[in-house]
Amino acid sequence: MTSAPAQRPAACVLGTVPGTKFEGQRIGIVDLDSAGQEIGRIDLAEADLPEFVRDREDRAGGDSSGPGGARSRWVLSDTAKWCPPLLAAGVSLERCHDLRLAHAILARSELVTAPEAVRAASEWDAAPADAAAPEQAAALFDLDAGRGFIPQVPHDLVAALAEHVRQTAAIETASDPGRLRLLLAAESAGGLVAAEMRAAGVPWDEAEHDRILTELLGPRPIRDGKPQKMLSKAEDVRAALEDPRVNLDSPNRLLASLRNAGINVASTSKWELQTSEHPAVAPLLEYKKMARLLSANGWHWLDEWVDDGRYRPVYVPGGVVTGRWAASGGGALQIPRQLRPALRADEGWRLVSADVAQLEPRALAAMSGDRAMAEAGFGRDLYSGLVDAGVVATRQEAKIAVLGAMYGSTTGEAGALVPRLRQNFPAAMHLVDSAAEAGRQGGVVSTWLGRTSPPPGEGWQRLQRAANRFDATGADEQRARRAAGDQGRFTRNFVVQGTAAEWALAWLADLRLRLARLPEIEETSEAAAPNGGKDTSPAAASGPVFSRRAHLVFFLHDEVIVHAPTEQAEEAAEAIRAAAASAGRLLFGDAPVDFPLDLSIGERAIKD
DNA sequence: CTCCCAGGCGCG
DNA sequence: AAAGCGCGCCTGGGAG
Repeated sequence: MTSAPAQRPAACVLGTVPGTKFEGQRIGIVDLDSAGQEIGRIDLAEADLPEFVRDREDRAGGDSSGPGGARSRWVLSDTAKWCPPLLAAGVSLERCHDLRLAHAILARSELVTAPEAVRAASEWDAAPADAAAPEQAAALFDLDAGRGFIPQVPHDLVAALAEHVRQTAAIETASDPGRLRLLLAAESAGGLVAAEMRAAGVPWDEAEHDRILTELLGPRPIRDGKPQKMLSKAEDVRAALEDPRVNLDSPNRLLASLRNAGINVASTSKWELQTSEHPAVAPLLEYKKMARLLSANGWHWLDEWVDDGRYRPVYVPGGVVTGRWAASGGGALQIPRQLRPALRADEGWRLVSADVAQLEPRALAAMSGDRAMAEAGFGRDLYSGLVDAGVVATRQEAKIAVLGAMYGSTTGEAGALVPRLRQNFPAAMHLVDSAAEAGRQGGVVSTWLGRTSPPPGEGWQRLQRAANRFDATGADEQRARRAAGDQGRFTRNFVVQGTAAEWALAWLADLRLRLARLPEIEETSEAAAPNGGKDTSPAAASGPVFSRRAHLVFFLHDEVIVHAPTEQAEEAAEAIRAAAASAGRLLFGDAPVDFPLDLSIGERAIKD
């Protein structure tokens, strides 16, 4: 069946091949050399794939960074499809090229000078971010056996080979193939990380979660009623409003009741309520907070998303046009700070948490080559650096000014402060101002590594045309100007958010490999003998690949959490730091920008 | 009944 | 009804 290739293949393309009725699904693997020429072809039963992959990855062995030591890059349709069964069988891929994720980038990138062939292969367009019409979305996705979406791209070998040829050609003729290769490698590694984090799960202390809910809301109600503390808080609000029957969960009715009580607000939103001194406001805000906690992360959520001491959200790499990840179940991107104490390491393990301070402005300083801005943030809090440099008076002002610059604020305090940044950091501000101007004109912009923004839609174009007609009304012009401004703020932010996302992906990718090189720990004593060798330790819930080694469990834009055996926690922390330094060099070379981390090791993942 | 939208709020 | 970007999720309530 399998024969060792004469030379180590540079790439192995993986895909399904037709088998006979009785064989079940078969898998084909085509080995390619570095020139893309076929040097071997193998065909095996689906059930034999994990062993085959393990054998290949093991045989390459050792340090893969040295010459001749590189493991092959697996080329596959979609990490979300191929990885889960491999991980369940105890096998992970070191490197891959995810054709679906790569397609989404290449079909749009400004760096690609000959995009026609890739763009024409529309069967590869089913990325979540590109699901054009909502009515088609249901048909574009399969709800897999577990949870989460497997986009409907072709998974067969013939289609994978053809798409790989198209992508390779597009990359080779790109204006800067190196950057694009870096981006695609990072994006694909992100696909692997997402699949692996889902397999491992976040260690979650269900008892602590329940304790937090009970403390804040009262004991869990039988059936679907509201907990007692919430009911009594609601009574306080109704009493203060002198409206004993009002339904606080209905914004319309609540608004009417508030106005009857003489509270002059236009909506029931928090920021507006805060302006009122009325005695109903304080308990109402508390009630809203309780209601939010109950509906978003209450007992129902716990039942649905946490199992066996593991929280397994569905990540969607590349799900945001800027390159950030999205989530499609479980709310991985919105775990409230209130519940942070529920993230808890297994017995004998630690959580190593790290986040980057002010990632986006640092990415901006690096990509624009703004030495003054880089200097302001070097080795310290960037906002305090702005105060020290005399750009603004307080840290709070610095934050408002910097966010305002990246988001395109023109009014209020931010609007007043941004001109000072323009004066002090001309290179950085020129970069974002140019991006905004391109967007206002209807153009596209690209991140540092070449991810390109989507052009404005047909509706936007129509508004602009309407405003340019001879009979355009003032309202037409106002609408068009507003839409142009919106698009400008989008492209302004795109280059910064997208480049920050690239740094974060490079960080993740490098960290993942460093952690995978750590040795497996010895079996813990309880897990060793009694059960005939079967692993019964809590860490077994992380699955065969991760139960004995530090591994990533959480990622959120500029933050990672690693679950590590206690004796490996320091090494894991060092890996996180080394990966951050490495990501900075990989993207920005010797630019004088650093990406300092706030890092902590503990039983729980507590952020202040 | 289902579908869709807006309001509101959690995260970066 | 935030000013000022990017998301996902839950709820109520109207449309079909």
